[in-house]
Amino acid sequence: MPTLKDVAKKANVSISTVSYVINGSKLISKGTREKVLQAARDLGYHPNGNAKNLKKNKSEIIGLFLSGFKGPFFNEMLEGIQNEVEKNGYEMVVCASADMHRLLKERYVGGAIILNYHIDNDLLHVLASEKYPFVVLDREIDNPHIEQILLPNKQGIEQSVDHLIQRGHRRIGFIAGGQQSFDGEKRLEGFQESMEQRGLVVSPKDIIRADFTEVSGLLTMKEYLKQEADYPTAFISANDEMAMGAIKAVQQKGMQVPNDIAFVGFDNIEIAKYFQPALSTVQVNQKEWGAVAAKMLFDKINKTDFNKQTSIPIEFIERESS
Amino acid sequence: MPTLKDVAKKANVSISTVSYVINGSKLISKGTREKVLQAARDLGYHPNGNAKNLKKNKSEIIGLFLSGFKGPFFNEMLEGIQNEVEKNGYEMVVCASADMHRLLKERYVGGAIILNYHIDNDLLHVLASEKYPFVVLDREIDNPHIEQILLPNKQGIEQSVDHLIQRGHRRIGFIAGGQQSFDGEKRLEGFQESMEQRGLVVSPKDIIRADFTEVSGLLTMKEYLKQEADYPTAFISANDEMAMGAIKAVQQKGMQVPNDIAFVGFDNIEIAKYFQPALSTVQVNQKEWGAVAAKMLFDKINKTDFNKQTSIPIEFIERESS
DNA sequence: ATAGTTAATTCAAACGTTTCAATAAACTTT
DNA sequence: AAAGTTTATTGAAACGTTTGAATTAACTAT
Repeated sequence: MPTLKDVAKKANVSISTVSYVINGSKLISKGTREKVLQAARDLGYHPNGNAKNLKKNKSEIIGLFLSGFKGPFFNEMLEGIQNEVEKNGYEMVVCASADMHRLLKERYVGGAIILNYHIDNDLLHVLASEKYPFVVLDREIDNPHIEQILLPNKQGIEQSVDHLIQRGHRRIGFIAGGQQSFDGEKRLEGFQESMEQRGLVVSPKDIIRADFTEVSGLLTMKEYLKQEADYPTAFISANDEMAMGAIKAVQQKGMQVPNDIAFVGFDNIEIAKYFQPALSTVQVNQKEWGAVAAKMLFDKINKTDFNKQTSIPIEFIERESS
Repeated sequence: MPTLKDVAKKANVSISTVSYVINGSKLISKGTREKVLQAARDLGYHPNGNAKNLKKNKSEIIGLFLSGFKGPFFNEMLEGIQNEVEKNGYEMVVCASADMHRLLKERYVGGAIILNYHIDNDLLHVLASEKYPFVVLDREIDNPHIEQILLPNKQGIEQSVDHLIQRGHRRIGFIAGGQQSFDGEKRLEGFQESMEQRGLVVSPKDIIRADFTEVSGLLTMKEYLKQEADYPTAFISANDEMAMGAIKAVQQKGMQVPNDIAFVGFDNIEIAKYFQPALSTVQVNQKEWGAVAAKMLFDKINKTDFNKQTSIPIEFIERESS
């Protein structure tokens, strides 16, 4: 790989001159500029990003750290982030490793958006600094260099509860996901609080736990239907995948959705509307979610302070399953 | 951010000693090792990846460059790659920029898998080298440092054609995508060749062009149905999204799928089986696709030569739409 | 002609690592 | 106790950039 040095030799100028040309300084005369650019082109020169970053002590790449690549859930959020990133002349990389997090630790990126429960708060506290800010999407953390964006989980569940109550449901169950998910637990809390506020009791055995996957929803619900004699007339699920799995379990038992049991999901993933029956759910505006996260991150990076918005629009969507 | 120097000072040893400790050299005595590690921990030291890469002239990150993040299409492929990458102790980053490709040019990664039509062959030829190998998934390119993996597009289409013929169809149309897609064009060619080989004529006007999105499929088919008086009894689409769009157009016109017109897609995206009617399609084993790509890349990086497999399993899946 | 100014170019140090070569310290041999 | 060997530690250069300061060249104004 040709370096500045090679280009310099070929163009018969100093390394600094080449550097200035490459970076578009206008101190350089037109003649030299041309000469250098030509040499660079001839050699197929491209700057070495690692050297650049090392010297400048910054990286114009921002990292998005996810727990995994499963599911169509994040595609829209990615778009929201990508747009902002491009506006700022940065690049975005998406990374989903479970253990090493080398990219984060070794500071290849200039900042990060984190939606990855494998990365713990301690690590974030150690790494975050004025020059290395983060935005976290799935947790609460108290650090001056880390911004958090919380989803309106409770409002979403509240709307679902109200919808079901209005439909005449009084005994409502809840399908929770794994406890490591911050958002998931907020949804569960939101459910319990909403029910209580509306004077409805929720029996502990109507709260069942799966792990956010469709298959876990199916299996857990199957188990539940086996044990219990009487069921709630409706379930709210902490996400759409589990709701879909649970619905299949109910149908396999020969019961009707929504007639025998109604279901409401959360997230409004893409297949939700194609599912049979089409799934009622709470839509989170994911593109906006991503955009807000990115804007906040750039505020930290650039030490500006324009974007204080932290609420993400949600909307209850009524379909056939409830 | 603390550096080796800071740790060295704190532990009262030289920088080299710290470096050796951090990298687990066994030349260092137990006592010093402990002392150094303690100091590193106290300071919250993490190595600087840019400095490391610069010095070692290599990066243990591999990059996956996509044209965009749209669609659930790649999730499985990502998994296939990620698995291999982890086996090799590397990290993977996914990147989908349309213009700069800085990550690729500036060599943040130690190798790349490319499925991005925004990146042109010229750039790849300039960048690729013994130390910087690529695997391309969506094109043919002749370069000793670039490996290519071609999808069995033609076989897939052939199976679709045979299926439709067996079902009694004789006049079959084709919905092509944008011409920039290598795989898309191969599918079109495969269609034309298969039809010809089987002695069936395909009229140019039964080949319509959209751009791979669902909405383009819908609009183009709508237009087609307006102009023509008589239609093929079946269409093969270069991907599932366009097939779904086209089916909607047909249904909106009051016709039945598959009775009036049958459809076969390609890719077997996740929603294909939930669609109404469930979509017949050609499944590409994407996880394997990703795994093979990653294996080949590591072969190049490690200069081993074990994985010569380049064929990706496909399978025709018959559902309700045909 | 000389000093003063501006424009163009170069020098050299630094960023945080790695690693070869050199040194120092601690043991073995004789 | 001298020479040799092993073990542990350090010195210093290098990777490819950037950038403030220094230098040189080319003009302007006196």
